[in-house]
Amino acid sequence: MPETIKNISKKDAILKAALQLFSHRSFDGTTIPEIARVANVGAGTIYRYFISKEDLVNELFVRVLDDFTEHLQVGLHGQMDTRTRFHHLFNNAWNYVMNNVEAFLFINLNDEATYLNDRSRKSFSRMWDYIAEMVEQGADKGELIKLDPKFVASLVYGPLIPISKRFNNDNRQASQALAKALEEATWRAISTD
Amino acid sequence: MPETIKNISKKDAILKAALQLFSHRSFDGTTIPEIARVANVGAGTIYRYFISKEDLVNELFVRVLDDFTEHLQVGLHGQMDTRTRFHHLFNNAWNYVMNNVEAFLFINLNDEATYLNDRSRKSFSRMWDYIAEMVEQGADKGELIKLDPKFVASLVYGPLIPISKRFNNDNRQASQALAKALEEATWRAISTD
Amino acid sequence: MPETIKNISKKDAILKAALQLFSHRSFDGTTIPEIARVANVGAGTIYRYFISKEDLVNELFVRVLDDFTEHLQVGLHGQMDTRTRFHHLFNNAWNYVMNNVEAFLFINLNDEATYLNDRSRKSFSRMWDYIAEMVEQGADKGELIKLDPKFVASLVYGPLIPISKRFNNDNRQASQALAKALEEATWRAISTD
Amino acid sequence: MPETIKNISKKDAILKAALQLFSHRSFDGTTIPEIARVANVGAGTIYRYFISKEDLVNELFVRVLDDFTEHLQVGLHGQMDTRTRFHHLFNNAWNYVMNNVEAFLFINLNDEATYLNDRSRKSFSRMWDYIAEMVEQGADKGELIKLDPKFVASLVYGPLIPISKRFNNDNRQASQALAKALEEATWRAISTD
DNA sequence: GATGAATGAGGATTCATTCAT
DNA sequence: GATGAATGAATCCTCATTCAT
Repeated sequence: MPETIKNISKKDAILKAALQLFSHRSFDGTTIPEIARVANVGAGTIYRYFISKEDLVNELFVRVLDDFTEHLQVGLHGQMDTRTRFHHLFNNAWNYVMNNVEAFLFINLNDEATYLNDRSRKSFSRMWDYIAEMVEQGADKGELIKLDPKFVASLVYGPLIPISKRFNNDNRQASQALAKALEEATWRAISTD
Repeated sequence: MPETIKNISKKDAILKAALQLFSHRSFDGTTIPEIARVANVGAGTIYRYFISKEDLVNELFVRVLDDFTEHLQVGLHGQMDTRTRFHHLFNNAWNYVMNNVEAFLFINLNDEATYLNDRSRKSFSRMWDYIAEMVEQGADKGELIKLDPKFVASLVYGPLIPISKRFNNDNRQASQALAKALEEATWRAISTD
Repeated sequence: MPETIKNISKKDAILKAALQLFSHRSFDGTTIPEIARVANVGAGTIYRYFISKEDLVNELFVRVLDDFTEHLQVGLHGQMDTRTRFHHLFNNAWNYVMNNVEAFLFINLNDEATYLNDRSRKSFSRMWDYIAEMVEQGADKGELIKLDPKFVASLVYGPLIPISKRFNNDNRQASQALAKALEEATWRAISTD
Repeated sequence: MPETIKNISKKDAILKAALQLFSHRSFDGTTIPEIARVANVGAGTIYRYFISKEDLVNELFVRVLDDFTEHLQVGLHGQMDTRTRFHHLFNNAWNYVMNNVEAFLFINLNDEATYLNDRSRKSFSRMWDYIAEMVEQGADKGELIKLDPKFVASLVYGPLIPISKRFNNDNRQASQALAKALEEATWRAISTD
């Protein structure tokens, strides 16, 4: 097998197709044959990699969340001052959302779903806790407002939801300008400046 | 028939049950018999009031959105200064969300759904446009930041999404304190003060 | 109630509507609400006159068959010679079919149906026996061919089936000419001339 | 898989079961699970071969009609004299009806049905036109009566309908005698001898 | 390993029948 | 008597899952 498009493993192709479909028609609105068709595999093949449809959505959820959480942390160190850390965190989130709109839609469509298992819920909490933790440390230093950290995190995370739904990052430059404006607005919202 | 809980018309009972179920299990994850059971009607009865399941979700969506949009406008007048108008708008939104968590979840779970018809989309746009319009007028007076108004609206609307998912308004007093804190944070985010 | 269109009893209106619908969409393809609508009565009203849908189709079948059988006998006497009796019988059948196409279609669509009860089957047999009997008497006199009388009756009755389906008696005169031609052809088929 | 009864393809088994059931209980009176049970397949399997129940009845109708029409033509050539051609045509029809009673019932139960599509109607017309054409050529030579050819065709085709319903070809010899008698009677009806 | 035909449980929807008004 | 809203059993059809190839 050459190292081209072909060597995307079938499992990855399935996960990719599932992400695309789940993010637009929801879990229950997407069928296994549809996923198989988009992934270019037989329907039965999906069951070679996943025990069930629920297993598939959970594995996908964990992958997406862990990937997102990892992205959030890129370039952050404990020694940075609060504003700088926020800058990195916010930009990491923004860039992830812009480059993985479907993944972000998928997260927000499913984060409360009944079919998520413990592992999925834990992955979601980890992401959320990570943001909250950063907020908390800033609050401890008196640089961020003192409220339930998850509440403050909502001020950072929340605006990205409608934005991910309604803004297409056609224009890279505009996107960077918007990113900067949003970062500043968010900082004003949560900082004690 | 006593004039109490009993004489809620069947149609309203169905819509209420549908809202409850759709907001927790999504449209495709909810079955008609389930809705019928929760609404305390026969499954066939649903089809006396709605042509199809899609028709039901659309009528529900329009009702919820129009209700929400109406709530947003309570007490606002053109003569108010921008800060006061924002205060009312924000509090109207907050109170609606706290008192109608399922409705708000339902909106955010379905606003991009493929089964929404034109009428539903229009109702959603109307709500969104209303917020954007208020933002625009504030920007014209130089009191709110000058960005795409829908982008700014995301700063107001967006945080309510994770909050509606993760905070239960058990404590009325706490809720009021949070509302005030969030209002101020949001104002800092979008104002040019 | 004036003696106009109004005093068609509801029962008759129901039977009329049922005949019209059953003859075009079959028993199982016709719904009670449809019959009610065509008959201009409430669906529940049908159950005031008929125990069930099966009861309705059976009562209709008996009425139609008995009416048809009666029509066949108009003007026939035992003293007539075979040719004359045949002439009357044939013309009675022809006229009935032309004036009651739906009734005749209804008969031929249902004569073997599993939902017919004994009374209905008996009414059908009576009609068929009547034709067969006439054939038998002609055969006894040596004027008609000697075969199983029901077989011979098929030569008389059978051609009317495709004719009822495919010829509309728009043209009364043409119809009379066809009637005469068909009568003669049928006579040649079954007579020993 | 042995090359016997087993390797009748599932599609054929479904068509066979459908023919059997449709000819006795009509299209609307037959359920998909019933067909599946008789065909010895799962209900869902039917939808692998047919888009819908209507699609099934139409494909069956076309197959039956085309098969019948083909049978009618066996052994006929243009050079034959009219009587000989009639002999073949009639016997082909008779044999088809006796050996495929259900198919013939099915035709006559459905030829005017609202659920038939254009292709089905065309197949039916083709059969009917074929008989009419033979009649017309005989009429042109002055050997058959001069009437609307479809009307004359009714004299040939029509008697087979009640016969197919009421005579079982238990007795092969009797059947042949009846065939001969019916052929002669029909010939007398339509010829100018 | 990969496939997709086959399955039947389950879903949306219809409709014969009932019954309160 | 007449109605039609209400019902839930039954229908068509879909789809997650299995398994023979």
